[in-house]
Amino acid sequence: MQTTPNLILRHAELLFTQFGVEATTLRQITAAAGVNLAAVNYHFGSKEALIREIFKRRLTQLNQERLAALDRLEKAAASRPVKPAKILDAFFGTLLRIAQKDKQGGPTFLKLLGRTHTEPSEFIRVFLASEYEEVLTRYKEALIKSLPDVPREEILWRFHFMLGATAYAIAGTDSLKLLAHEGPKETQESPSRSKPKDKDQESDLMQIDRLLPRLMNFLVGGLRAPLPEFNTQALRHAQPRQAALRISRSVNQGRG
Amino acid sequence: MQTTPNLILRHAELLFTQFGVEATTLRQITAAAGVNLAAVNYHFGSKEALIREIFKRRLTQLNQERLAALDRLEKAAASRPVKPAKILDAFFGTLLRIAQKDKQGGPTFLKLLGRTHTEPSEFIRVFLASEYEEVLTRYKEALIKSLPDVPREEILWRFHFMLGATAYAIAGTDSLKLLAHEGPKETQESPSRSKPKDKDQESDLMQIDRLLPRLMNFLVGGLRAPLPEFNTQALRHAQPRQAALRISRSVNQGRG
DNA sequence: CCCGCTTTCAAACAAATGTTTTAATCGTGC
DNA sequence: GCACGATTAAAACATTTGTTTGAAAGCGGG
Repeated sequence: MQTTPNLILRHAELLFTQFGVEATTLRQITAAAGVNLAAVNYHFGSKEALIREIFKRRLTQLNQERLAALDRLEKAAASRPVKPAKILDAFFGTLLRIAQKDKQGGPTFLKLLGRTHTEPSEFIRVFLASEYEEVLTRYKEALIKSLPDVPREEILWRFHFMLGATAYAIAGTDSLKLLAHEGPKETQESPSRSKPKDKDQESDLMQIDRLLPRLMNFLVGGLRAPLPEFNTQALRHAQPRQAALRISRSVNQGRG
Repeated sequence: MQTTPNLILRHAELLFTQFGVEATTLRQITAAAGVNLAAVNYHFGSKEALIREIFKRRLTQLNQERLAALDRLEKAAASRPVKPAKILDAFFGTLLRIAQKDKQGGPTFLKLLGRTHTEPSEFIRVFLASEYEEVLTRYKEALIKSLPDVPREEILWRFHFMLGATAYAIAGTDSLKLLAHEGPKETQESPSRSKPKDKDQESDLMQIDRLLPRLMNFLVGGLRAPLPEFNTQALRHAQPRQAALRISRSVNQGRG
């Protein structure tokens, strides 16, 4: 039998994903879970604590697996730099694989997490920051070591871009519908052999095994892209001048 | 002298950026603008209409410039395919350059827009979808023509990834602080020659001229990345089999 | 001056939010 | 059987939200 707190957690996660954390009311949650309104405050103390609880459960597991994956990579490499693609897979791949594993709520939380990165609420941001601190530090260091001739600042930016691409891909459905009216369906060239669909609520994200390689190639491509020239010039010839501006224009408009 | 509706628009945009559209109250807005609470409903009709107005103003201008930029590219190319990098610059570069131009509220709206892409509110999403429809269709077509040997579906996904990376980069400060404790400051190797700071509220995004080339190289790198092999194989040898799974694993873990 | 229209203002409105309260109910160990 | 702690239940709580109201103020033209 389902205990009341668990019912709350499960349905809260679902509704948060659907309507956003802030916009979801306790009455929605308790109604969906079939429990009394006061149950949330009784079992968790407050809505804020409930939110924290939901994110904590998933995030600590996720980030610990991420740290473990990085540990394994670095151990295997034995003081040699780890290949960037492997680092990216340890970070982003772990995320998607975890979500894929527990069909029960996995993709749901994935979507929630992607959405939350831009959540405006104050306490959520500081909470996420503390929750992410260690793993981000470790991975930043790993990437910097892995790409010794790429300026540190550039790596941080690209890490940032990659987080964005992933969060977006994950937050998924909405903006994705916005992008492609035909939606991400089976490849048109091979309409045969469609997977047996779970009746789960996330049919889009169920194709994580397709998403991951796509995302991975994109991320690696972006990470290994040639440097913007103001960066390489500033470093290699040590003459910053107006290099930034000049190159910026050349990239922007082809020919100024 | 500033008219009341303009005061409202300006401060609403600012607060929306700071606290999110949903979380910002009319009382905050009217207090900041120094006008009466009822002024919003009097001049705009409702909060929803105010939101729509704010996005409409900026978005129609942005997307029209985007369409014009694409027109120019296609005219210049004269039925030859346009280079992908130029298309990306017409889409994403136009966005950043517009924001850079009017220092007054430009970066503010940029941040707001980036954040809004994941906004859960129903009517905002459908509004944005209609507002983006034409420009997205045009650019999708252009990209597909520009990359004839990349499967259509793959292009759509990568476009999606790029949107995410950009939105994230733009939404900026929060998650960026989360990523880099040292923040995106002047390059450590050349601490001299720091720009004179406007006292504007966006010191981070003021360095758009730095952000754009960075973002551009990343996006182009991602867009032109090698295809995930289940895609190339399925197309070139027409034997889909379990290619997806096999490759997926090989990318994920190096060796299964 | 004073009329008509637009705009501002303070106050109040109903609806909805998270939380608290108080009593009823359940489940166990004595 | 019963008393006691934990849980559930219904109701009310104080706030806050967007919106509406009705009167006051501003203002331009006859």
